[in-house]
Amino acid sequence: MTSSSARECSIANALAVVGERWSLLVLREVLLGNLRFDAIAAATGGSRDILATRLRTLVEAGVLERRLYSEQPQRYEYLPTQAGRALQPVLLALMEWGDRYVTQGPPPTVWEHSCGAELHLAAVCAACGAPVGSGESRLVRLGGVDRSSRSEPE
Amino acid sequence: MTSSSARECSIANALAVVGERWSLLVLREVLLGNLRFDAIAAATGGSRDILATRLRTLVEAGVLERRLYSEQPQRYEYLPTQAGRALQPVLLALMEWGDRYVTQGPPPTVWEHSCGAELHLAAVCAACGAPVGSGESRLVRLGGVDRSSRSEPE
DNA sequence: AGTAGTGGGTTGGATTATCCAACCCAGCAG
DNA sequence: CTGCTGGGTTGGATAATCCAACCCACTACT
Repeated sequence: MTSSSARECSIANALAVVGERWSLLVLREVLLGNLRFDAIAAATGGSRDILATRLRTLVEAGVLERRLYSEQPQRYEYLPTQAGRALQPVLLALMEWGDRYVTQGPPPTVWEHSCGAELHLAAVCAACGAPVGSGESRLVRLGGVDRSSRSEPE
Repeated sequence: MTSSSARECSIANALAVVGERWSLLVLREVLLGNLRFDAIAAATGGSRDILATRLRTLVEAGVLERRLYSEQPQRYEYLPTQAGRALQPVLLALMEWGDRYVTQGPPPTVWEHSCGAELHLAAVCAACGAPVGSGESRLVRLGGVDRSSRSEPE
């Protein structure tokens, strides 16, 4: 996975934490308030053994927190940490894209501004504030090795 | 997968298309202008057989387009479609989260605009066109069940 | 002509991951 | 004392991934 020639990138790092199967669906449920194991298993449709593994790794990664909510009998629930809540834009971006390009029919969910119009996530330039097309951007590697995407690397 | 009790959701639908291993990294490269098979394989670090499979499914899903760029010898490259370009917010959201919560030290790579400034993710109002602060938005679920969720439980 | 290199993949075999149903255990409730 | 709930674990089958090696059509070097 961590091949020496592979691009070093926070997208890949993020996916290493939440990119496995079911992880983002688990996050979706937890952010919706479905905190208990059985509820998560039912709502995601994932098998219980994998979900148990995912929940464990997400807790270890600091994305979720496992909390005892009943002493007798012992019962646990999963809460989002700050890092977990910070994944909301990722889920929102996926939802918007799925609404538009995958889901048949009208978007089941709409994100709207307080003025009533629809909201969308967009990549904007920090300086111009303008929306950015795909050809107008590039990844720049900091810290010595500048690996521009347009030129051939080595 | 398509369990009858699982939540119907565009997040899950989106992940069914681009949620497999390497898919989003392939998209990252293509959006950066790395269009050729060998370049994608080198930059992502994925094995060539899986990347060939991913590229095929992404083309079938309408996210990429396979185009002949040389007749003799026959050479192909992969271009993002409109749906592919629309995934940029997903990648940017993942990168921002990875920068903040996974990657140690400063961001190894920065996505920058052609003007030199950094790109970042923003919620923009379709009517106003203005950036939107937290608290001014809400999710509306159409089609019967209105599951209104607070924008940020902080 | 022979050799090496490039681009875009396939193939085979080993290793992991995922799926699914069944099971376990503790604490209740009838 | 039987069954139900919550939160998992176990075993075995199936699918996905990894890795190195190979293939083919062409071009470039010697």
